[in-house]
Formats: sequence, structure tokens, C-alpha cells
Amino acid sequence: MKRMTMKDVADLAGVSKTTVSHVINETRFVEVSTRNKVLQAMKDLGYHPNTVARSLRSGETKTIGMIVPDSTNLFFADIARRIENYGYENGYSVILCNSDNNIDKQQNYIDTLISKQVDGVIFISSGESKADLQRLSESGIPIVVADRVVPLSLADVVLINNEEAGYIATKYLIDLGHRRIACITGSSELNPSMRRVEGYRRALSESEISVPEEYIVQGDFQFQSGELMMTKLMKLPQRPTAVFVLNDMMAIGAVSAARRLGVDVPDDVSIMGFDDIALSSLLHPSLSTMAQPTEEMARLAVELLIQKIAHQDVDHENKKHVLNAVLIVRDSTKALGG
Amino acid sequence: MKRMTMKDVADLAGVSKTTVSHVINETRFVEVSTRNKVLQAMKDLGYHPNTVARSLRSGETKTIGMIVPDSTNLFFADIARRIENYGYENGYSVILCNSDNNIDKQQNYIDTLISKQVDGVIFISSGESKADLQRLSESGIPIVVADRVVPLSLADVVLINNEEAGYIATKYLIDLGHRRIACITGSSELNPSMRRVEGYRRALSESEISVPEEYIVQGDFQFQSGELMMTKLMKLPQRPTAVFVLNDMMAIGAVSAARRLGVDVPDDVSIMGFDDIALSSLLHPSLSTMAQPTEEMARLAVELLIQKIAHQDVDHENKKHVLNAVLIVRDSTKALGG
DNA sequence: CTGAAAGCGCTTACAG
DNA sequence: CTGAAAGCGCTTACAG
Repeated sequence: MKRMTMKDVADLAGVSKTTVSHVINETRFVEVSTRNKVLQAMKDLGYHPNTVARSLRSGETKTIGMIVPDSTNLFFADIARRIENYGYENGYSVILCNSDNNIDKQQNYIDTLISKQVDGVIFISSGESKADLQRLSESGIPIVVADRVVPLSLADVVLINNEEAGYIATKYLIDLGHRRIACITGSSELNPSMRRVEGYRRALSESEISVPEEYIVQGDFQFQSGELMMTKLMKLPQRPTAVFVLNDMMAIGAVSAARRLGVDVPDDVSIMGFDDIALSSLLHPSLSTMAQPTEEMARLAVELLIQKIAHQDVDHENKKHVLNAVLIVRDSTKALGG
Repeated sequence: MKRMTMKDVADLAGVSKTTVSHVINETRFVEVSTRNKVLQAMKDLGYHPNTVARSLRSGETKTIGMIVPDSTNLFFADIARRIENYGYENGYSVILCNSDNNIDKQQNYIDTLISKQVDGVIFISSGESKADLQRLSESGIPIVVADRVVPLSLADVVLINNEEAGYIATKYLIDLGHRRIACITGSSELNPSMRRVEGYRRALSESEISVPEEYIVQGDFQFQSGELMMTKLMKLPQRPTAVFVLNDMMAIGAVSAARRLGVDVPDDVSIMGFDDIALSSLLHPSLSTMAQPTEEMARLAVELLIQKIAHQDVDHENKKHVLNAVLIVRDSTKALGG
């Protein structure tokens, strides 16, 4: 049961540790017969290389940290899953860190990640965390931030064009003939939410549609707030005919609230979501939404990180990588009076 | 930007590495003034202890591996989240491994976890994986298996009493006056699914209700199969008045299918789920279900693992820890004709 | 084609 | 109250 080491393998195979190391890593030519003896010895002993020792020596752990606000949220769960998968394909393990909107927890995790010598960190949206990011960055660990804007001095950034996406969604509703278009936002300090609202406003003002302030209500990206805010909107004297909800979970809540109020979706009111979580295509009515390219975001984030890890020496210019959300039309929206 | 080491701290503070180590770990008394000098030096240098070196020396990595089939599945996401959290509270980081029902991936991850010298592994349900578990177990790494039955020679096991839970759910439907009670199962080779069906059968036979074989239909724990199987059931000449669905995701699909067919839930048919994922209480009708104690499962799994890690020397007797699912009555079920 | 030895950054007996 | 030194299991220049 004792853990076998290279020494054990070397002894059994009758060669040096150097040679064992080289056959394991294929890092220099080894006589075929020697090689086979080593391989056989490894097998006989059930040898597993000790990555900890290797990491100490080589300076790389083949491990990355992934910080997400809440891996239970379907949007983050999806990205986290894909990051794990791309990491795996590239030989990296990922340490899962839920920041939980808890500043202490996030800070502790960052210290832990630094101490564990992770090769890089993928940081996904969380409240205010410039200071933490700064510490990470100062420690010299490559960072990629996803779904969030930070100073480029700190990290590469991968995100979607939220303003444009907000514009496209709203424009789509306008083109369907809607004029009374409300919006359920996320927490006001979150940049993605703010930017989507800006796009929403731009589309409306471009079409010279004025928006009463009570049409813009604030949620918190959770189901319940979608329900609550939708109920509020439906009780307005001048009811909107379409609602742009800034994420799908709230949009699903909004559909639910509408149903309970006897308001038909999409006959009486069109509802437009954001994210395209898996659930959105399944429920009835299926949700029209702006799909985030999570696959691409995750792939790009991992690729960028791996590049940064590889070229840590040359000074890498951090960039902002902007992807596009795409309009997905399903059953929760329809032409006004159509 | 160069990583600081204990040597740097020792030099700046004018003490030995030994002393630095002892103030960091609080492992022997150090003169207050010396202590302060060391602390100050650490701060000035932005020193972070190198856990990799520590692990090599001490033999523990303060890291555990968590293998789940798919962290995107709400039930697993919930458990994974809680395990991460309990791990964090106990000073452990967790490496996220999605086995993905891919035997190669799972095997690779296990080798990786062994090589990375994780202190323990929490293994959550996956298809057939006795061989992998065996390898892990032979490497001497403590293992806790959750939501699944394996030989106790290999690991501690934490799970719910699926048979009893299936019985309780079905008995509840019977007590509501239902006699024609169908069941949508999960993949037939999964033990939890099989056991729940056994409980379902026991409750029915106890009440001397015979169940036509076409009332038991097989899904795969995904939304779509719930929809599909529900549709099939509703087209039966002798339609069931209640359906026990072996997980919530399929139950939500079943509700959705019913709605589309113009069958009211719960007026025309009662639907009973299993798991109590967060979504189940939110949708309308909210779902009656058997709640799995994920909080307790996660806590227990982490506690057991930590105990095993601590007492690796003394030979620990693996046990099966059986928790109870609890009946949650919501709006998707009602008395027959009530 | 292969090996001896230094060293990665810690912890911890041993010594005083 | 503190320090010098061995050693955890690897990798990799250096040497032959």
C-alpha cells in the first residue's frame, strides 16, 4: 500500500532514476529493451508519478483555478462545465471555487490558489473584486476574466457585446410591432446588466419610442425576482406588450407569473430572455432569448490562459475579446396583434 | 514578480527558515519580537507559502477530488456545490471532475488524482466503475461514494433509502385515493432507479393494487424523456390518474407534456417527482416530490472523508450510511376526484 | 546510450 | 528560545 517512487521502479528495472524519468516523459531516447524493462517495472509496482514532486521541480502544476459566483446557477454551471472539459483536453485539472458573493471566501480562495501554485486562473464575474484580482495579478499568475470588464492591465477579458445584444433583442421586439416594451434588469452594479439596458434604450430611442421609467424594473437574476417584477409590470395601468428580461432564469419566472395572472405568453405579452440556458428550449412556451456563446467563451478563455501560461516570459499584451450573442426566436414572443 | 520563498523571508527578517516555518504554522513558540519581524517580512515581500513544497514534505495536499457524472445536472450541481463548500470550510480545495459517462475520461481523472496526491476522493454516481474504484482504492486514497452502492470493501457509502422513498411516494399517492399509478423510471441499470421502483411495487402490492406492465416506462433522467414517457402514458386506453416520476427533471418534462396535451396537473393527473431540485418549488404547478437531503449527504460525505484521511493508519471499517428522503407535498398532486 | 548529483521550497527531528 | 541539516520525489544540466 506504500506509494511507489521512481527509486522503486529504477531498482526493480535495474536502471537509474534518470532513465525512468526519461521514459516516463519521453524526453530523450532510451534503448527499447531498457524502456520495456522500465515500463514493466512501473506496471508491476502500480507506479503513479508523483505530480507534486514534479511540480515543485518544474514549476508547473497543470492545474488551474476557476472562480465562479455560484456553480449552481445554470449559466455559470454551463460555462464551468465547458471550462473543465477544455482544461481536461489540454491536460489541466481545475479547482472549483465558488466565490458566493462572499468577499472573504473569494480572498481566501485566491490566496489558496497562489499557494497551490496553480498555473492560471479563470475568473468569472463576481461583484467587486478589483483588489483580489490585483493580488492575483501581482503574484504573476496568468488570469483570464470572463463575462466581466476589468482593467486590461490585470487580465485578458472574454465577454459578449452586451450593449449590442440588448439592442438586437429590443430591436427584434420593435420589429414585431411592439411599442410598449418593458425591461427587467439585473443588479444595477453589474456591468453586463447595465450594458444590456443601454442597448435596450438605444434601440428604443432610435425608433423614437419613449420609455416610461416604470417600465424598467430591477431584479437580481433569480427566478423569484422575475416573477415579482413581471407581476408588478402586469399591474401597471398601461401594460407593456413585451418584456425584455436580462436573463433566462428571471424570464422563466416572468412566464410563470404571467400564467398565474391569466396573461397569455405570447398572445398577451411577449417575453424575451437572455443566456439561452438549456431549460429555455424545453419549457412551454419555449423562450426566445439572446444566446450567449458559452462554448466559445469557455474555449477561448482556456486557450488564452494556456497561451499566457506558455509565454509567461515575453510580455503578453492583454486584450479584450468580444463575442456576439445571437438572437434565438422561439415561442415566447410574437408579433403584436399577430 | 519572482516568487518569494521562505529563504527570502528568513533573510529579510534575519532569522532561520526553521523559525519562519514555525511562525507560519504556529508549531512552536517563537519570541514575540522575532515573530513580528517575520510577519512583517512576509508582508513586505508579499510572501505566499508554497503549498506544493509543503505537500511534498508533509504528504498531504489539502485537496480532494470530486467525481460527478455531469456538474450541469441540477441535482449533482447542488451536491457538488455543497461539497465544495464543506471542503472549503475544512481547509480543502476540490478538483472538479466530470466523468461524463465516459469511461476513458473517468479513468484518466482517477490516474490524475492519484498522481496529484489528493488526500481523498468523493465519488458520485456514475455508470459502471468498479474497476476504477478498485484502482483508486488500491492506491490507498480514502474514498467516499455518494448516491450509489459499491462493495464496502472499497469505500464508505452515503446514500438514501431509495426503496423506502419509492414506497413512501407511492403510498402517498395511494392514500390520496389513486389506484391507477404509473411510474417513469431512470436508466434500468442504475441502482437508485431500480430500488425506487421496488418501493413503488411494494406499496402497490401491499394495497393489493395490480400494476399493468405498460404503466412502468423507462426514461433516462432527462427532461425530454419525461415529456416523451408522459405522452405515452397519457395515450394509454386506461390512463393513469397519478404518475410517480423518478426524478424532478423528468417530472417537469412530464408536467410540460401534460399541459401540451390539455391534461391538467393536478386535476386530471397527479405528478410526483424525486430529488427536490430548486426549480421544483418555483414552477407552476410546484412539484410534489421526495426531497433528497443533499445538504446532509454532502456534509456527511466530507466529514467521513476527513475522518478517513485523519485515521488512515488505523484500519477504518467502511460503512453504509443511509439517509432518508422526505416527502414534500406541493401542488402537482391531489386527491383523486378531490 | 545512460547515470550521479544538485536543487525545487518546504518540514521536522536533532541539537544546543 | 532558535538553527543547521536531512529529506520528501521528482527533473535536468553535466559528464562520459
